[in-house]
Amino acid sequence: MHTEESTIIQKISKKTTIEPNAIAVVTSLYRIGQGIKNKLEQEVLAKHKISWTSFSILYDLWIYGKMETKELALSAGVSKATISNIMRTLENKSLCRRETDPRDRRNTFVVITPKGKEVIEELYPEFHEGEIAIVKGLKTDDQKQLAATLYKLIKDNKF
Amino acid sequence: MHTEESTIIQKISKKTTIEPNAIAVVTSLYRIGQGIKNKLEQEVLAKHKISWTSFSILYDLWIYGKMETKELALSAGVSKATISNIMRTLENKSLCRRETDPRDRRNTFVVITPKGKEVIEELYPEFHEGEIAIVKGLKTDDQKQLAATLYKLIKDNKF
DNA sequence: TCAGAATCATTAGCTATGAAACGATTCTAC
DNA sequence: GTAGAATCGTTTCATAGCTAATGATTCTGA
Repeated sequence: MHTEESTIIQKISKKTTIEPNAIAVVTSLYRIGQGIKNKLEQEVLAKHKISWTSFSILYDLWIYGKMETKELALSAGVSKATISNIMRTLENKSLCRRETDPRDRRNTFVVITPKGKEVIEELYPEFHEGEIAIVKGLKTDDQKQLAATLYKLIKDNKF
Repeated sequence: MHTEESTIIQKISKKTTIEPNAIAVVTSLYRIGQGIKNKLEQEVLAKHKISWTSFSILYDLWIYGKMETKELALSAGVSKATISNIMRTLENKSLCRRETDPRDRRNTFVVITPKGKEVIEELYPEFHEGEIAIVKGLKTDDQKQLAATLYKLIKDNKF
């Protein structure tokens, strides 16, 4: 979508201001985001039978060791309900373990297991190779500038 | 995820080359893509009870008037099955209409209806305001440079 | 000519996700 | 001390999307 700016400008410009840069940027960003997810899911995660969100959660646990479920939801950008479902799956695979907070039994901590560490340490290098491949066509300076601009977008929009 | 590069470098750098720029760019791109979808769905499309993909398809039909279902699938980045389901919904709402190709009855064309045009012409300006809001924190030159870099990413990766 | 391959759209079954409801637990104000 | 508000995680229900199977149609090669 959004490939024919001149046409669309004809269609509505009488009533509305059109900013082609906004169209190009927003459309491209969404397309690339989906492309990244699809590519890495198919090329890296699929053969290990682990979903994008599960990988993201296992990664967080690998880095931080122990997290509350609500922190995991925030970090992975999914709802508490999704975390609850994913935790059941990961726990069935013995990749992590839930523990009730003794001080406040409403809270639940999640801990990565040794088996969970094995899996993520096998998986991550391959995932990172995929990340590198995606940006390898850009010069280092362009990568840095892009990172800075994206960071500003995230901050401005609270993404 | 991917917020603690130093930690992760410690964890696997003995075996693997880490490129922080690749991590920052890929992670940010995915996060922004999801953020854009969520924001525009909630702030613009939700009150009109139309999904992101349905909007995208209606937009394409608005621009091109008449398209084959397989073209719609490619343009919207979803499967033919999804198009089939969405077409049923849009047809029930009388926003578009399916027609069998008389030359090859395996093919189906989709045409936007007058009511479909009304809906998209009411909806699009508001959607575009959302697009503008997302990038408004960036200077015009930065927007242009970003668009160019994203375009290269799309081309390199065939996204 | 015509049998099988190819190419469509559609359907069925599945997974992932979110919103809302729910029960358990803790906090707060009096 | 205690009733009500707030905050958890979980469950339930609904929706979006995909893969694989299906049926209809057209093409192809002998």
